[in-house]
Amino acid sequence: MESSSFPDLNLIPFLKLEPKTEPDDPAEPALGPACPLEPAPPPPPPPLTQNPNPSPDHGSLLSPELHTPLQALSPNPDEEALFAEYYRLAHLFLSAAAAGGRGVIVPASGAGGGGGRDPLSIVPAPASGPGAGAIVVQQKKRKARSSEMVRVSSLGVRDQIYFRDLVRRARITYESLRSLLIREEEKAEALGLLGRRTRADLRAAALMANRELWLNRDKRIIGTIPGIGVGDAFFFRMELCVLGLHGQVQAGIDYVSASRSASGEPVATSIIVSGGYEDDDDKGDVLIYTGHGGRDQKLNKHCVDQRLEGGNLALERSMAYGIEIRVIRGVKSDKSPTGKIYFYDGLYKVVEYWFDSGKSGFGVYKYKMLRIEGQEEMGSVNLRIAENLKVNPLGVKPTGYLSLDMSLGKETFPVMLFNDIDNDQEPLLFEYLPRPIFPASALQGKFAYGGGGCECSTNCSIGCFCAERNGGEFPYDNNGILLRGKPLIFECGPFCRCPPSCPNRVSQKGVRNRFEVFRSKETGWGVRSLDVIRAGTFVCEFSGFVLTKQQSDVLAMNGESLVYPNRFPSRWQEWGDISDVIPDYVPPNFPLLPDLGFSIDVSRARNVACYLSHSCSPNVFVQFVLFDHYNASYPHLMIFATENIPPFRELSIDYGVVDECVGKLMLESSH
DNA sequence: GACCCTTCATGGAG
DNA sequence: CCTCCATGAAGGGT
Repeated sequence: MESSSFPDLNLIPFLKLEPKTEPDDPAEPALGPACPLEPAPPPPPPPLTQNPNPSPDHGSLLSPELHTPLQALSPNPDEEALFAEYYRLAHLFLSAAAAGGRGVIVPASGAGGGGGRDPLSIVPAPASGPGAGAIVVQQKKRKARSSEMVRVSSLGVRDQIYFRDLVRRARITYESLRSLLIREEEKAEALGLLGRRTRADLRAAALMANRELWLNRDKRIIGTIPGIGVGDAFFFRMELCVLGLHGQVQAGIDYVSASRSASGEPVATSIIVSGGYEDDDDKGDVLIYTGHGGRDQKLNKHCVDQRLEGGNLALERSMAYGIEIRVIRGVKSDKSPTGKIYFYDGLYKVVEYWFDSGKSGFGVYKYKMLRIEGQEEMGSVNLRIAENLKVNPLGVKPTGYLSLDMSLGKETFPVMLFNDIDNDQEPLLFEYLPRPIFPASALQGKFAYGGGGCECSTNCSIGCFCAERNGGEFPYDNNGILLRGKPLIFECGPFCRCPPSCPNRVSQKGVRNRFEVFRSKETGWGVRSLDVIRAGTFVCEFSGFVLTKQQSDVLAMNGESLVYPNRFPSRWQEWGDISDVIPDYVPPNFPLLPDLGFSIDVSRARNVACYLSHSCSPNVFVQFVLFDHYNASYPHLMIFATENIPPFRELSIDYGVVDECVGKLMLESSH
């Protein structure tokens, strides 16, 4: 290729940013505003990366707009009120219908045209037709994506945490909305009011779009998206759009179009490899990617030659300019509601392209892409390794395993112990205790709190004793995913009549994933999973000998290793929070938690949870749960995922340690 | 800006 | 399990 005839990369108005120099300011908290350990007013943006060429047009890439899409909105109060009203009405209609009414929610457009302004509306209608009963989101017109191309150079630790939290918040909002919409439809369906299910993944995105909550639309980012790391896992294509990782709903190649690019040529930004094209040849680091087009709409067969246009041309141009491209792989998995998990696998460059005859006999463009070296391992690769490891651990890693099940069969799934960096075998010295042991005094007479359990002969349903005990709604969805964090959750217990299959029995069933306690240079002992853990799923319980406050005080003086439940920040508040979209979506009345004075002694017996590392930007959190006894002063410390956690990624929790960003809970600090 | 067109989704039915 | 198919929405192209 005569790449020398192409304009230099600098002609493309990418904004090159210098890495921020970490200000070692001891007066500032180590994490500054990026680490909100306690509820605080919205943090000011962290110090920005230096922009060498400030200009009124570009400004800093990390301008306030980019930093604060969640806060910097100017919410329209009318619209907020409208939306709140919408939800109030939706519930009214559903409950009216439950009481024998005929109220149905239909799209505004189907109810007489007009009213294009309103994002939503509800009208009573006969319960018939395919659209009946669905909660429909009418989308507002919005500005097109920006065509200003920028590249983000390496961010400081603080900025990384800031953007990570920003992305996590958007993802929680998205997933919580999706889940809420599904539940609302299930209610309508149970009442026989729903004609057909709609696409909750699309509607959740639409709700966020109406509130300008999609990220990274004001710049077209080439390369790494702040807050999204190599290996991150996603379950819906639409979520990739919401985050700005890949802006095409279905198309595999995302690019800045020629007409909008400063150089007049298209530039590719990201591709998705999903196994849909028969001529792809995916070897991981080396990828032969097929261009788009030339296929019959119905069958996925090629029927005409592809042409060098659109995304195909963009890939060719990106090769000519040497521009890196984000690669996302769609991997088949039965762990995903869509049957696919999308992994962000990092940056690649196109090194070669050619026109070839495809397997169907028609011409296709092929692009040889090489993965840029020095990046984290790919999520899709880790998934494969982990699958093999589960089947044949010693075949995959002949050395390093100290135990294939350090729980000795006490957990529902084996917990492996791995160390390939030093001779430390410490976890083997402790008795493995899968469940906490409560002091008898704490449980005296507390088993049948609130009149015992429910009387349900089958799985519990709305309105039953246990639902009421949880404030009128069940804490989990049908897949056992926690809907929203609460101060305290009541699962069904031994005093309930409902069967073990009741969806209100989740964390009591114990570990559902294959975990590995492993040794690392950075965090000492840590925990990782061989399974993909979906956000909101139960991870494990924090076990040990539970001590009363009096016992804790005594043992603390002896220097024992105690974990204090009340020191965990209330991270449960973040999970299920949709206040960015529905400001006054009030949670049902929760039971309030009394002050927790107890502690857990892990100096003699412990479980996998004890090896979780600390982080101020954690991927798991503590949720208090009661089920086997109902003494609210001694809840179980159940741990749930707040992000999708890919295989081999270290699990981390916020212990409430303020003096250290990423460090280990100082359990053995006395040594 | 209004269409039209394409697109490695998705969920359900068969 | 697979294949079909209706529905769907973003964004490029005209």
